[in-house]
Amino acid sequence: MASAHEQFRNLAWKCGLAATHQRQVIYEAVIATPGHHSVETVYAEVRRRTPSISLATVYNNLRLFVEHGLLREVSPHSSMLLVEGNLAPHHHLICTRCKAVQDLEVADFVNVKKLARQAPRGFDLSQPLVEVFGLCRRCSAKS
Amino acid sequence: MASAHEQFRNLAWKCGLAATHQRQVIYEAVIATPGHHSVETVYAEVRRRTPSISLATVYNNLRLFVEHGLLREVSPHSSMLLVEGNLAPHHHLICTRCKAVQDLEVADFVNVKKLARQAPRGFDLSQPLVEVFGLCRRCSAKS
DNA sequence: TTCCTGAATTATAATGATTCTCATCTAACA
DNA sequence: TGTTAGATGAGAATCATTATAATTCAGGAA
Ligand SMILES: [Mn+2]
Ligand SMILES: [Mn+2]
Ligand SMILES: [Zn+2]
Ligand SMILES: [Zn+2]
Repeated sequence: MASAHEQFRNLAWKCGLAATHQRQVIYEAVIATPGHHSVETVYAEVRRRTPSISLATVYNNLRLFVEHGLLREVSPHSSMLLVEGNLAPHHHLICTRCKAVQDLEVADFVNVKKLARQAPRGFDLSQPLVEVFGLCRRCSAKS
Repeated sequence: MASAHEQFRNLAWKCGLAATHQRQVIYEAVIATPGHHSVETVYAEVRRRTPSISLATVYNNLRLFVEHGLLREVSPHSSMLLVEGNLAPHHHLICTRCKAVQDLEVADFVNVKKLARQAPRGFDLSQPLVEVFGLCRRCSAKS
């Protein structure tokens, strides 16, 4: 099997990205540990190996890796506060590119019983609200 | 039926909130139009009736209304970038209070066929990713 | 109605995550 | 090895949101 170093060089080559030392270290910092990583934790980890790295480089490359499908962004929402007056339980459809939000009035695509069974013990799902991510018509037409 | 003014005074009284003119106008700006409202649009609308209102008051009261259940926050997730290396399709369980994210490996609580039928035409759901909101064990124990 | 008091509002400063700028550096290729 | 487009680092800038603190007001008592 190839070394982690070689694996990353391969991936970078496939994406047309220069395989810099910084990218190598950032990528490995995320891949090394399962779970969800904040920029803060990645930056802290990466600085142990490359103390001179810039925070901007971490941001730039995490975004780049997400764009190229090497990493996944956990919650690809708009980061700004949105509010609504419709209190009737309903779900949302969110475009991962333009962050547009549409209502999904009908909810029968969710099997609440199965969901409750799969959730960890103690997690309160008495009013489970669901968001589904995809690409809106306009964005999927572009790509 | 009571006037919109009286309706709001009733709701505010039930929550123990002072029924100020600003709160009245903010609440009505959201309620008047169906759909999802950003702070920017609420602020613009509200200033037409009350030009002296402060942006901080809009933020404060939108948060307050959400806390008291008069309004709903559309995507109650952490606003900071989170990234993961696990590219295998899987879903997430998010705590609306502390914003913790957990994986939901099994996905059979989603009926993809029904979902596709209910989504608007042209919406790309070829890899639908789902987030379910609830209260994690720790947070639901507190409340 | 008038007065009182704690809460609400306002203007503005502060915060904090993220992005931008640009001078310097380097990976990739010939 | 030399060239160069693209990457990096340091710090400034941005922008949404929150904190501060002085002023005003809602709501209850007299
Ligand atoms: Mn909605
Ligand atoms: Mn995950
Ligand atoms: Zn879109
Ligand atoms: Zn929680």
